[in-house]
Amino acid sequence: MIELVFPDGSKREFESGATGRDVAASISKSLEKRSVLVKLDGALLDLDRPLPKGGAFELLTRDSPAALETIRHDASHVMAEAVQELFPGTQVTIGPAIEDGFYYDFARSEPFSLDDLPKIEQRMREIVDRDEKISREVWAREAAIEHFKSIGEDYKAEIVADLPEGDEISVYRQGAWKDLCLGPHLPSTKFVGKAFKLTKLAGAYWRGDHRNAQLQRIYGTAWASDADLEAYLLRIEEAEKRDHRRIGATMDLFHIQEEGKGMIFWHPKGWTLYRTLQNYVRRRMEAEGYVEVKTPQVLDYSLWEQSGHAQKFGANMFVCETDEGEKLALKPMNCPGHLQIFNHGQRSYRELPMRMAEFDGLHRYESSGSLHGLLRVRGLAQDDAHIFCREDQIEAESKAFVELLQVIYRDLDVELDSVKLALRPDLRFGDDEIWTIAEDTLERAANAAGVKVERLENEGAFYGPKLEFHLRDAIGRTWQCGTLQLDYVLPERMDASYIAEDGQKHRPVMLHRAILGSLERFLGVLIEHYSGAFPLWLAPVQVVVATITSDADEYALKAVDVLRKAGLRVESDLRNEKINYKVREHSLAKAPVIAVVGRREAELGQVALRRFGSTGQEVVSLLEAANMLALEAVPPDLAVRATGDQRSPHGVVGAMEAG
RNA sequence: GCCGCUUUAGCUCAGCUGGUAGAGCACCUCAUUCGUAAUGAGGGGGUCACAGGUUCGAGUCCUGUAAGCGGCACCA
Repeated sequence: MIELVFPDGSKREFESGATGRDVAASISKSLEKRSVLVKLDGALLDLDRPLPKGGAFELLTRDSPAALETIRHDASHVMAEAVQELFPGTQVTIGPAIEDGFYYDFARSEPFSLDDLPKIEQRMREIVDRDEKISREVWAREAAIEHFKSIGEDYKAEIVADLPEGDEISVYRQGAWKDLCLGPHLPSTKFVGKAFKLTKLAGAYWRGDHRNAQLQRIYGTAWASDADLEAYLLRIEEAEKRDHRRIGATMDLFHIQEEGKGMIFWHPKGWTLYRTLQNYVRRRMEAEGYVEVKTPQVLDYSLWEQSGHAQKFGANMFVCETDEGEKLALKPMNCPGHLQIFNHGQRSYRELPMRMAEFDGLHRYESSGSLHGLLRVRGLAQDDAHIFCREDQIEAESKAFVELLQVIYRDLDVELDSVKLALRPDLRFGDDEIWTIAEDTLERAANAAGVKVERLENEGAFYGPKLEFHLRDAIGRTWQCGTLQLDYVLPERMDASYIAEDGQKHRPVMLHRAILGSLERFLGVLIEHYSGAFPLWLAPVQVVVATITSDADEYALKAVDVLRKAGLRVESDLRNEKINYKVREHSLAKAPVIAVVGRREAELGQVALRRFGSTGQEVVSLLEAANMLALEAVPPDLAVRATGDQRSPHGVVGAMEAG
């Protein structure tokens, strides 16, 4: 007998060997009909699988949020069956559920074309209509390998062969079709429903390794209802409208052209945005005791060999040779440069921790296929800094960093998607004992700052583990922005030292850290996050002074002048157009404030302010507007001082500096 | 780098089975001076990504190259 505990807390005993369906049937016929899965002690099981033990028990219907992942997984199987019916000879490999949908990787010599997708969808709908029963079988390992080999499914045979000894080999039969799969699955194909759509074709390597064969991946999305599917498609469409590349073009922020792929041409407005953000972070860092430096763009290749970057990333560096036979490289990062400054002269323990920052441009030869708007580029700048410190300072410095990062992300209104702790990679310097200490220290510091981390095996840098801070773009892709990397190796390789209390030379530890990461990437995410409607302090153009008739031209120019002198970024629109036209145009351009002036305002020395997103007007005197808007436009790090009591004289000056 | 797709005016896109290029917006000119989301008329603008090929004839068909897009791999 097994004892099941139901969600309402009641308990009942069942014969061992009872299935979820038996339990459902014992409660009511309709519940049996509606149930699709079982949740036992948190794990999902097939409805028709004998319950292996007692425990917390729940029957899931198709509408249950927990069933959605299984609907998607089953959709991938239905797709695989459809593909094998339509394209005999295609091998199946793996096909999991993913966020918002599913994919399946196929091996086939002939490529799929986009025209195939509707045909596959059609066949999928037929398979759903056939209502094929899905059942689980457990096979012997050798028999499974033999079977899959005999039907030409070499990839499946390989998967079986690689399953750990002792694992059950489960095969799911779905009508006449079958697939090796861990499960669970729905009782039959009709439960998959028809709220799915195949969305894209892609290449993907077998087992994620580029040395392996390339498979063809078909992606799809699947939902419990048509309404959910439509809502999802609409969400994607909306998200595409805020794509930073599109907004970058319409707001005239930047462009990229053929001759400089992966390189950004920042236009005046985009560069204003860039500088505003950069100045903000710079101030935040200065307030935390960072000092800023500037190191050379081009350095001798031998320095990169000494640092170890040449060995690991040489293929990704821009290298040139001079007529005199020197081999030089464009810097892909600042750390070796910073070590040169640290090493210049003798350092004392009294100088530690030394927090050395730099915003200079970096160049990395990223593979052509990885380039992506502002989010992955070849020419970039980081809010980069290296903290040289003693081992006993690592934790406090790391914690302070994570706290600073949280302050900055809060000011910028971005939300962290996840924080990952990337652990030792195969290719690495340094011994394992140090790696263990380093990994644990980072995790402790992050936890101390109130951040939960997700451990990622094998993803660390070659010189140390790292904390990665991931942000999410408009359509749900995540991008690493902030990073904190602990490094015992580079100080060793570059022979950095300081004199400690004991009068002896000691090796400092180095923390590589960035909060925005690449300014380019961060701006890409930020543009999408705000959909171009930046808060006043960040907006490239903060106020547009628009005239109603040419009578007000002279006054409008005076208003522009007054607002600019208050530190605001102002443009004028004196064109011979109707005010409706101007309001529409600047609203579409997401100008935070439109200051309308007509004959009335000119006579009374006023402006009529219209805020983005509102249709109301606020008529105030020009001076009042200048003071009020200047105060509102103060960057968040200066706002406390500007509105606060003491040390406030820098408030408004700060706002001007940010312009 | 790999797989698939795309590339026509500044932008968004139309152009059927090959017959010598079109719209809207933007831009320029003129008229209009109009109080909070598009005033009207006129005008200029294209080596149809680039290089080959097939053809009497190529934006259209074929091949190659480049860039872009979607993934994969990579990401100090």
